[in-house]
Amino acid sequence: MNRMDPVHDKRDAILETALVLFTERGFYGTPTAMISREAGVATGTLFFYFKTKEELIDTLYRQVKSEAGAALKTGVGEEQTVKAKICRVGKNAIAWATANPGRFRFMEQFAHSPFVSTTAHEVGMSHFLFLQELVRDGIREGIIRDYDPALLCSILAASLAGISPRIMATPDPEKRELLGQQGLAFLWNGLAARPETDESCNATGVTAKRKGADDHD
Amino acid sequence: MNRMDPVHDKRDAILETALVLFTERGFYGTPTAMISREAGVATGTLFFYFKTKEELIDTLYRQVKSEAGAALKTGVGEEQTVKAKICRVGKNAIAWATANPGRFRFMEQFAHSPFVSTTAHEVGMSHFLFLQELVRDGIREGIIRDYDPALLCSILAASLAGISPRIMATPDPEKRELLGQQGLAFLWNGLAARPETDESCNATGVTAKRKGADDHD
Amino acid sequence: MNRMDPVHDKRDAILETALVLFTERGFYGTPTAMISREAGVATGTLFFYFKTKEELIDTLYRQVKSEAGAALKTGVGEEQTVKAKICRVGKNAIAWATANPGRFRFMEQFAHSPFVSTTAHEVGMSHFLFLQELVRDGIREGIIRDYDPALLCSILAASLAGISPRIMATPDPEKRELLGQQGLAFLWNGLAARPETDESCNATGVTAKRKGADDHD
Amino acid sequence: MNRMDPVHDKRDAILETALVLFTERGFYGTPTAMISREAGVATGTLFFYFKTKEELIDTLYRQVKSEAGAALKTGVGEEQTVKAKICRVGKNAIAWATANPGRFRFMEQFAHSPFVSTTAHEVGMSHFLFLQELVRDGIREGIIRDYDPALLCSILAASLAGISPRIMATPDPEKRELLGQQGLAFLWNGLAARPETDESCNATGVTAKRKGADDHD
DNA sequence: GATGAATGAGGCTTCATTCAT
DNA sequence: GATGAATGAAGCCTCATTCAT
Repeated sequence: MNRMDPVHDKRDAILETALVLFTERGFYGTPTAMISREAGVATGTLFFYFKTKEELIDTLYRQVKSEAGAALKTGVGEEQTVKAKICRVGKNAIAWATANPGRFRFMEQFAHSPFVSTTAHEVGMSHFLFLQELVRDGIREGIIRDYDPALLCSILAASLAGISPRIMATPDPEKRELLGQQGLAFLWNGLAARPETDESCNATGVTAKRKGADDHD
Repeated sequence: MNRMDPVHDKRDAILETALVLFTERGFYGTPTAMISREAGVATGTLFFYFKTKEELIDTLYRQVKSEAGAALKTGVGEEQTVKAKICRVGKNAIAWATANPGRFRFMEQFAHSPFVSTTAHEVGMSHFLFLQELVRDGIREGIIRDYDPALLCSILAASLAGISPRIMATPDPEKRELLGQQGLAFLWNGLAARPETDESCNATGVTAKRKGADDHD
Repeated sequence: MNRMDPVHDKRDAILETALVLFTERGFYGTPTAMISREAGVATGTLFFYFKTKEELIDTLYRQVKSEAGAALKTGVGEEQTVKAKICRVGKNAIAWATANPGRFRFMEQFAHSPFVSTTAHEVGMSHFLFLQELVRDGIREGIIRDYDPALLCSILAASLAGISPRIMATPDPEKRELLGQQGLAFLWNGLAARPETDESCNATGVTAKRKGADDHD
Repeated sequence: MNRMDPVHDKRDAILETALVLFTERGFYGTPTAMISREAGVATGTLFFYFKTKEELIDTLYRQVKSEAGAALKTGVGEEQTVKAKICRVGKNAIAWATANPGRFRFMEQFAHSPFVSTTAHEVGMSHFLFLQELVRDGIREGIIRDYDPALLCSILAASLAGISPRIMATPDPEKRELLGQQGLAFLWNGLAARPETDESCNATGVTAKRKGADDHD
């Protein structure tokens, strides 16, 4: 469906299957024979499209990183202020991770993996450099604290990665929404030169709601 | 307790060697034969002390997690306020990670690994529950925002893990110190019900310095 | 005959490429895919012309053996004496091997190879039976020792195969010529009923020159 | 029996089995699994003693070459003249090849094989350099023609390799003896500065007998 | 306690061959 | 005739684990 080119049927099946299995079982925990079997192709076919198992995961990594990078940028250009832009990125990140839990976990798991080539890591990184630019802009405008931009980005990325699993573990959609708002509020207040006591980074401009009295755990 | 026995020098050699190799090369990337060779013992010896390779990494994981948990708690009891306590934990975390990069990377790498048993993961987690208590205390006192405590802890943990590598990548000790202060300031401002524009969480009570003119990445 | 058809240019390209690759890399060291790639045809094309890889090398072997046999016989009919005929064969052998090192090495390499069918080996052998007849004639005439003709032929063949690489390893044409004369002299003296101290088997009837003072290895 | 060291039971079994199989079926025609099975050991055992299949054949090649070299030299020191020494080598060569047909064929087959390392080839070669010295001595003494010594050695080696299979193909011991004498006579006459019409290179100094009238084929 | 030779299941990859286009 | 994607059997080698010494 999402792959129109009928010529790459099997190649895509391999990629999609590998993504799931690698995430679930790790790189070494996933025999190539298992990938081909699950993908419904012969063992040799995998090696026709990817010279080695490493090349397979590398291709996968680049693809997922590129998709994620694109997802984060969605609609950012339409926002007017740096704050709105950064909030947009944060929301995009949470939305993408929530909608693509497999891809998100894959990215997390292989972010520092030696199975992925250095080049792929660099290329993958490049899709996220715009965030650092955004932070620099904010600092220049005086609305973000004058801290080391790379450090701020690291924290942002790490935090978003910490927020998402927590949200995904929550079944109730309303609670999910709330957790997302709280997470983003945390981040913006960490960044902001003039943090706001009561307002946060959410689409409606509404304050992040407090945890209700019915809150448990 | 019974592991303190100095007679166990071979056992210790195996553990220490395994820690390094697992971190550098991964679980599957490290044959048991390589561990025993590097540790200077025979292949059979490893299996005398650890029934399986999994038991070895499990033991290692529990040990490191326990060490890390203890490190985080150091001196927390002596602090008077919740804020001071949390700041203390943050500083401890950064200090420990910086001083034990191998152990820190090991922990990160195997935090969600299937090679480590579920029990070990749970036991490991337990060493960090006190932090959630601390956060709850802060919320109760009204100095921390009334957000989901588990979420806040997740973000804290993830952020600290994001800060540390950034610091370790910096050779200059002064810059390191600065980055640590900025990182902690970020976190406290994310947490705080009444964030402070200009003050942060540092031992001397001194404001986190802005990036000076002499300070460009 | 029907192989002369110029339409078979792909078939010829495959044969020529295979000859080179088989010689350089051996039978198992040369994938059919490599042959077709180097020959500029598709993998399937090779199997259109040759049912199996074995059939390919078999065809090649027959072709080369037949060429070599024909080369050895060149001009033999024009010689008058048995000695002259045998010398002619020897010169032809060395000349052919020197001019077709690839084909020569191919023949040597696959002379006893199991990849080539028994039939092909027998057919190949048949091109060289005339030499044994020549030897028998010489024995009958009393100019060749009355030794087992098959043994003499084996030695002749083996020796020529030993001489040729030595010559090919020598760049200087004069030295080459000299080595050829020395080799043939050796052989003739081994065969001859009345060996000659100072004369050998060369076109001009000239004595095989001793290694002159200017001639050190 | 011939391997006293009981520690190397399995290693020797592997070597001996590999020698036979490699000769019969070629290098690529012999799976390592077949070698271990026939040798009565586990697949892993082969790789415990030999890191790769190449290392196995390399070891084998060095061993056989060294044995063959030693066999050729047997008793040479006791002979007085160069002629006697060279004849001794010739007889030794034929005797060894006849007594060790497996080893002889192995040597022949892998003499120029790319599976054997260059180093092994060089080391193997070194065991036969004494023959070239012998030839030089003969030339210096004037009893061997002043031809290129390396060429003469090449022919000698190639010829001996041509003689042996012929002898091995002959079941009758008397005929074998005769063929051996004829072959050596051929070689000596090829070498000799003053070839002898009627005498050859044999232990008793007796002339090489002519083929009897009962000779067939 | 300690050793290291021995095991064999299982992993990655190659490659001759087929067949739908 | 010609193509090249697809197949799957089979090969080399690794490595956790055992056990006799």
